[in-house]
Amino acid sequence: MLQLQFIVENKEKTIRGLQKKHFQNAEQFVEKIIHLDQERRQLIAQSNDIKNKINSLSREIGELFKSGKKEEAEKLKQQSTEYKNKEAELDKILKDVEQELHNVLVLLPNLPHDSVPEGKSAEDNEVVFQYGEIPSLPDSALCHWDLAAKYDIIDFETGVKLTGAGFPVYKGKGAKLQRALINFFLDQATQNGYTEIEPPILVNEASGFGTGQLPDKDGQMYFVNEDKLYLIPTAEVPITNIYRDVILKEEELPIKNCGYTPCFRREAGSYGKDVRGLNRLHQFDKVEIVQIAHPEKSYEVLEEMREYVAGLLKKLELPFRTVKLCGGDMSFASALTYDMEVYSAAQKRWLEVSSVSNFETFQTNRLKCRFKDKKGKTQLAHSLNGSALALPRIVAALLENNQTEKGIKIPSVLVPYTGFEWID
RNA sequence: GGAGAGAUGGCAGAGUGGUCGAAUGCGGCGGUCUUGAAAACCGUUGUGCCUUAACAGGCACCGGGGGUUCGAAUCCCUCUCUCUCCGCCA
Repeated sequence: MLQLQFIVENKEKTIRGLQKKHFQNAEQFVEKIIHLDQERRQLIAQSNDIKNKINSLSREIGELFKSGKKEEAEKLKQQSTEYKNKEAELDKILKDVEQELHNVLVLLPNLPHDSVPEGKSAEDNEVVFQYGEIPSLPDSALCHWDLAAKYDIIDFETGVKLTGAGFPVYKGKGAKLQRALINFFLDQATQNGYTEIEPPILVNEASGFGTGQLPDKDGQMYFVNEDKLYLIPTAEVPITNIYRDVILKEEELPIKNCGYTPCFRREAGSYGKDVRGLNRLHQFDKVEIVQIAHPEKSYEVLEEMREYVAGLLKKLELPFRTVKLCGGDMSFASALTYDMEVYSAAQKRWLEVSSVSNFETFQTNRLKCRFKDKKGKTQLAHSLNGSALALPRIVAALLENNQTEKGIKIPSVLVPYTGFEWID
């Protein structure tokens, strides 16, 4: 959530930022917020004034009772009641105004960083880095869903039977490959200074709100009605919410956490060829890295995280590119996002395998995650996260790019984890 | 699922209608002492909002919401959460 004070003090900047993100009617929204805020301040001033009067009257009445002057006290009581009625009226209006203000504020996406390119959709993203040879496979090369069937390692049909589409069953070497990747990613992260967290995979509403999934993505998360809990769409939610309502010490920053969890996404409304095989699932495994950083350091941290994720892909010997997302393609909460895309040789397309973002104060404002600076002032920290990595598309790319006549070659860094070199 | 207890400042823990934003202890910060540290002693120490250029002033917050009252941390209602015991159980 954007900070009200920032919007009021930086009206033009806010409007421009929202427009860059292709947020509709940015100007009207901002005008409305500024107007509501003015109204709010006025009401607060009036209400406080009356409360002040009531408070001093109460004190006087107390004194009068003590000294036995009951009649005078009764008089003041009446006066107090009048003030109270007036205050109740004001407070009702104030409550409505604040509610309205909150409702609007919550709809606004984060503002993009100055370096974010203009643009509407994925086509306008800026490729900032590319690595590796794009393999040329023979015409007989198979897509991963066919390879999965050929080697009997992923069973999509049984997943449909057990649960539904988008819930694959991994078998044999397929299952072991999942475990290997998870362990490899966690080991890499912890070797790079991240603390491993195993969080709950169901969270309450406050957590969903804290990282920005609610109310924006309500309907995209699975919800357990009986207990009012949400299945997490990413480990970012519980791991970042650890710092909800927390005031950190400046020297504790940056905080580096990582965690593996299954992720659950309803993906309501997305169908078609993009969802074939492992490309888009309702349940998948992911290792996430999360950092809480000092505002002055957060962009250095973002670069460090980007480098880290790139390093993982290099170790897995996958060709990839890094794109800086344009304003229109960025997520709701992000100020700057890099996507890492692995080239799938059989599908002949780039698959997003990681997304690394700086949220600046957008999440921490909701979370009330702050730190005390050297002057003893509390200020909002910055939060960042990235996938490191999401498994399904990595598996898809590994299967497709590494297919040979002999079988599928496992990258050497993974062999100690899988215990086998070939899927055959 | 049944029964009970509880929710107060960073933590522990007092406070059952008026000057309580809240005793006390611990912790934190500053100082005295010390070559330095520890101990001891002294002082200080919550958050948010509104007005203000600033000094300063005001308001709110004792789990959330509502009520009683001139006045609520304290009384009433309600919700949520936590703990204990029993039951069930990986």
